[in-house]
Amino acid sequence: MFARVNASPAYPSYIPGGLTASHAGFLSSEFNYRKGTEIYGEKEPAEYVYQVISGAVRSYKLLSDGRRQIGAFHLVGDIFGLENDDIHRFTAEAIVDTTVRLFRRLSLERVAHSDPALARHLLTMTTNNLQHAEDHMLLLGRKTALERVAAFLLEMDRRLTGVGLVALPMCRRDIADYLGLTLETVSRALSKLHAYGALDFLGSNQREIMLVDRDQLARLDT
Amino acid sequence: MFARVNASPAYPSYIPGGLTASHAGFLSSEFNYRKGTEIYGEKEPAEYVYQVISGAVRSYKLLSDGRRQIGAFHLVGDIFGLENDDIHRFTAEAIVDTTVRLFRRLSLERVAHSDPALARHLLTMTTNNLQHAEDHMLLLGRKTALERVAAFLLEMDRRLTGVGLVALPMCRRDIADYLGLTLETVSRALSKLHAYGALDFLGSNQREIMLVDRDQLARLDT
DNA sequence: CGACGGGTTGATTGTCCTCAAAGCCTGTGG
DNA sequence: CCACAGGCTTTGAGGACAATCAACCCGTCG
Repeated sequence: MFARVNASPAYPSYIPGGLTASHAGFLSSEFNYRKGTEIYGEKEPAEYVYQVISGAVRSYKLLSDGRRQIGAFHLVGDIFGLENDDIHRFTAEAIVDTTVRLFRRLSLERVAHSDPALARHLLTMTTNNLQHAEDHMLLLGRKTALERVAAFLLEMDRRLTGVGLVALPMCRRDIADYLGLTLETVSRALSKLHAYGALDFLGSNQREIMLVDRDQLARLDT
Repeated sequence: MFARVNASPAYPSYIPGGLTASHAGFLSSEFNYRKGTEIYGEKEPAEYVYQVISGAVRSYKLLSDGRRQIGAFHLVGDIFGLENDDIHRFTAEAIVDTTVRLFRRLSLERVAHSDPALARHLLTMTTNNLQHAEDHMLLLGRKTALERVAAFLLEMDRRLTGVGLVALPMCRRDIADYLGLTLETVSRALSKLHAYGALDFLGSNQREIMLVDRDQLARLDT
């Protein structure tokens, strides 16, 4: 069932920003990945562009000794794997069981060639990625552990629901590798924020977090 | 003499990648900035795109308490200040006395609208910025001080001359704010690399550095 | 039940930061 | 021509924050 191509759906597949895949004339298909499986590897040819239909994905780079930096998490609706050269610059893995829609990169480029709206849209997505990376450099280079974790929670809240109730799909180690910390430091920071009354833990696992005092978190985020 | 617009030059102004400003039909002018002066500020409207003719520029973000993260150094030939939305996301300052060529952003966009080659070229530049930011996230999140400094020297060598003789335009504090370190840690790392025999200092100031053992530096860079 | 993955917490270590002092070079002004 | 101030860099001493090492808890699943 998993990691198998499904038939192209009849309904239009929306790319955020108002374009539809069917309108633009692509074929698209869906694919399922089990938790922990690789979607593509760093330096592999970039044949497809992906959109998360359900689940969540991490994009990361590795150093030769195994140190890992996660550059981004991709949540429902997000496009990822868009490269302007032919090679993926990250490894992408499903964090949980995940369904993605695939677009053939060459088709996208072909259509974008004659469709300025799509071309502009692709540029906008690249620009958004750039902006995220720029902000993340500031976090990684200059923020304390507590500030990083607070910023992370606010980012996830904004991107998941925005209502102050965050159901994290990723484990502490993933968060740590995203924030340039260790999992213990992330855990300690969360405990400290809990002690401060900035958040509460809800579920039986510790991944459902209620942001009780977002102002306090925002103040920490500087 | 400084900070004054000069007449548009008669010779074609090359944008790296083979386009010429005159061919594309832009007006361009040159501007001089003294060492330490601001070229544009974060969140200012992005009216111009810039190319370094001589000198060097730092692009940075600040936290409210003054912590600074330099996202990139712009060296001779580099284009900077290219934004796809209307707002600059960094502050740009001349590191030394610097001459830049200005292109009106709106003209670029207008021309790009009917010139696919230019449009593709602008996208390539944005992609290069993205790639640099992605690599820098790995450095900031996961590399040690020594590895960061080694990587920095190799980057500067590659971008300045590639011959192993690096004349740094920036001070230790700038390097530190680029690498997410303090200036003392940068200085200590350079001393250590010197003791290891990986580099030599040449000039009377400590900014001319000979990369004696690039393999050793590359090994540190992981 | 028992193994395992995930999470928290404690003790200790280590890397890098902070604070401080001193050296060097440049430029300036007497 | 020399004295001196200021910017930049190096180096040292001590401290702090996050990493490491380790123990333990909890829930899930075979």
